[in-house]
Amino acid sequence: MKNLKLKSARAAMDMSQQQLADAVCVSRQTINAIEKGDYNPTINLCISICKALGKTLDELFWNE
Amino acid sequence: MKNLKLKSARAAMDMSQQQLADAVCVSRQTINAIEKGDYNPTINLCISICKALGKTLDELFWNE
DNA sequence: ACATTTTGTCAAGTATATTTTACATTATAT
DNA sequence: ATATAATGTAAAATATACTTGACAAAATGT
Repeated sequence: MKNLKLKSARAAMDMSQQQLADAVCVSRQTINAIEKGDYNPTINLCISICKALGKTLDELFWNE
Repeated sequence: MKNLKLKSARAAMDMSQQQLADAVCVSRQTINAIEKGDYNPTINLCISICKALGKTLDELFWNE
């Protein structure tokens, strides 16, 4: 399932997938795949993404 | 760094590493390594662990 | 309409999470 | 003191997260 919370948090920071990828030191394809929802990132990457976007794990990666 | 929040949440449920491993379908060594803190589990495994222990991601895997 | 940036996607390779087997140590109970 | 359960740790194999390079489609700006 798509991660729309991530997508909208990124939009709120006015960052492209590429900019977020650079900020957390992964490839753009990795960010794209996470937003698209077809895979399973590591917790350290999730934490880096949260910090780059000013959110917590529960806000971006916890459902219900 | 060790994950003591995980270790104590597991203790609070009176589960062994083996029992938690079975509950989330991984090996005991994987649980042990996560508690010991020397690696980087996937977010789906973290979420499974949280659900098995009645906690959220922020409660078990977010620092500060 | 054109140029440029952003996003979606694919295939092949590399890095690393996780498993399996195995053994030693520490705790708990009888 | 002895048995049993629980934990710590290690090496080799397997599964999968992530990269690199590349191309097309969609969005945005002029």
